[in-house]
Amino acid sequence: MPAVSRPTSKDVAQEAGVSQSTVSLVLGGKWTGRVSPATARSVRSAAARLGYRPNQAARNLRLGTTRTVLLMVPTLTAPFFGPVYTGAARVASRHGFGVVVSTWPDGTEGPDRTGGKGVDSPFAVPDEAIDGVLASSLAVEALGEFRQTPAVMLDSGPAGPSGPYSMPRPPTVDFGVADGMRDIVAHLTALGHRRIGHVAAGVDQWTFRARADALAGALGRVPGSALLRATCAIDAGSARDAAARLLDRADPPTALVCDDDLIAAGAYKAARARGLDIPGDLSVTGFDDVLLATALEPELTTVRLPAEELGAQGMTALLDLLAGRRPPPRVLPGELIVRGSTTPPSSS
Amino acid sequence: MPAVSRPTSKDVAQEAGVSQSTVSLVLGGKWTGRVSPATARSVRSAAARLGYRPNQAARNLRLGTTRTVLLMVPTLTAPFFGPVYTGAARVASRHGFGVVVSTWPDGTEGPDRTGGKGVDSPFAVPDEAIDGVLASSLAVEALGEFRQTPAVMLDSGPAGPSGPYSMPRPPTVDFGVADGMRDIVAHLTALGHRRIGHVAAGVDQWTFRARADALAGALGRVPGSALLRATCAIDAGSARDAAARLLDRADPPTALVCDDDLIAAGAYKAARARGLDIPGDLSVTGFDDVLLATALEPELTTVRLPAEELGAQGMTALLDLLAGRRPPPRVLPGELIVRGSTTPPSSS
DNA sequence: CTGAAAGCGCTTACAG
DNA sequence: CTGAAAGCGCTTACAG
Repeated sequence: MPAVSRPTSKDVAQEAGVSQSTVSLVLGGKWTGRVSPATARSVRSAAARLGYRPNQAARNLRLGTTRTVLLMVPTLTAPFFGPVYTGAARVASRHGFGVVVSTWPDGTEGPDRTGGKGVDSPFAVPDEAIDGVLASSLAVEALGEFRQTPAVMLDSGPAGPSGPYSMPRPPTVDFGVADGMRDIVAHLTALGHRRIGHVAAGVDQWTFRARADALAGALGRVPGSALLRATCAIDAGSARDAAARLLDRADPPTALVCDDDLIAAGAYKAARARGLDIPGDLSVTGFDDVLLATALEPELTTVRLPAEELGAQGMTALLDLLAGRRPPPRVLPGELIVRGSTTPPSSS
Repeated sequence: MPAVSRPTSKDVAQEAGVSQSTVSLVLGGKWTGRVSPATARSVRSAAARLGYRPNQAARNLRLGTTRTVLLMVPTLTAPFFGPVYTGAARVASRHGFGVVVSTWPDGTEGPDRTGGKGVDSPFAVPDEAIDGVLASSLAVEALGEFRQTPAVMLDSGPAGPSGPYSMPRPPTVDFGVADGMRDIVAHLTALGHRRIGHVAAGVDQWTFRARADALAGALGRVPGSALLRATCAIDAGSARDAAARLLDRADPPTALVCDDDLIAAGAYKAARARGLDIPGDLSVTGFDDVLLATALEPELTTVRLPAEELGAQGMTALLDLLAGRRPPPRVLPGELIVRGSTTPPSSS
């Protein structure tokens, strides 16, 4: 007997000695000027007494909403998106919303009701109706069939021109990746590094373009500095090979700036294969600060990006949007975490 | 205009020239013997033509269900639960179900609509109604207020006695962890290892008890073998300290069997701090095969547990249960993945 | 074999 | 300031 039977608004009405409409008005917060304060109070206490919770299915049916939001991400395998989902789901659940997730481009991995990372698991876009969408680390074009649905763009860069659609540009929530990269450059150059290798993610996302630009820009302002670049996929093996290309040069860098923590793990492999000590012979930095960063030896100097906060703020913005408000763009700052993978170069 | 307006069963009825009841019967699969095959066919084609999808809110209201399942896990921070969630959510979504997750014990971390791992994020058990629960890596007692709700136990061991509740013991889906551990022992002893250290997770979960028992049992059958044990929390720092205790003994082990991959990362740290080469001076094994296993250097020999499959099979079992069937217990085998962290001992 | 009708629990005009 | 009524889109007895 899963609760003898949940109380309904009719039960509350009876308990309070009013009509169902009054209960709905009061509990829906639309009573001011329409219901007397005394009546409102008694409705509230009756509801509390009975432990009343509105039936969402009935609300949804009546209102034509689904209380379901779609989170679109480029991949389920990166450890970064789990927290984003968690943050989004947390604030969603507080407002009676559910979150389903899908990957884009479609079919590559496919969507689900998830925060999954872990393993690829293809399935199609949710056929259920969606009230809004949160797109993370994707371009506006990814909205596709949802281009008319209220949406918030996460980690996809500040708003560009309104684009080919007639809708206003969606609100944005981003990380301050440029500042984070500048912090890394400041840290490394303060240590004395001048020849810096960039093990760059060969992925067409705003965040990686911003990281590359910020790195080049910041280093360009350091006299006598040099920037070498190798590109890789976001996996340890590909990153190892890219790092190796840099390390095998006649004039190898003394520090490797990696586009994320997993890439840094690949750089560690390349260094070790060459008998190079980190940080003695080579400094390495990551980006994101996922679990891996402290599992590595030495622990990784990296920039912490508040991924869960991104999801939470994004959902808050989307809820605002659904409520008819126009949330302002937000930027969440990253934080440089200095650990054991960076020291002054041995011979500068 | 998010779809000028979705077609309803009434639209399908009109298109097919029948009543709404007939549409419902046919599409609900309850028509045999009640509707002529020809009519059924025309209803189906009308539905397809219109792209009809039933409104879940209406179904739920009518049926009194929520199509929501609760996934309970002990923690959101372990990388293991993301895939479990993903697998569960994937099969759930194919059946129009959503998944919300909560942690148990309650309050420690708290629940959400998630697959999140990442970061702790406390919130209370979902106040929405739940049709069924999936409890992973937890004891039956964790069901608490949901003890009357249809449930499936994941990774919590084979069914014990029916317990204090009047309900029959829930169906189970487990990993073959004992076999996995036996594979590790067979692998290490075949390499020549006899003194083996167990860096054990000091966590009261069936899976860790089973791992410890299987290790002790398998090693007990190897003449001349010795088993040393140190216990730790599941984080790299605590694991490093526990491994250090084993390595600093007068008679240190030649191989460290770690209860999971993150613990193995801690063992790597302890080894490195002592100038011990892995696998030259010390072999190390993990368990789970999460992303970290291949990010480590050398890559980790471990047992792959199909976490996503656990979630998927668990959800399948729960759906069976909700449909009135009684799913049999299932056991998903693990697979030993030999990588670079294990070799014969240098001096046996 | 098929249809008309009730009702799940809400919200919101519409009357008073 | 308050209530009676309609209706969201389904499913399922109940009649025929």
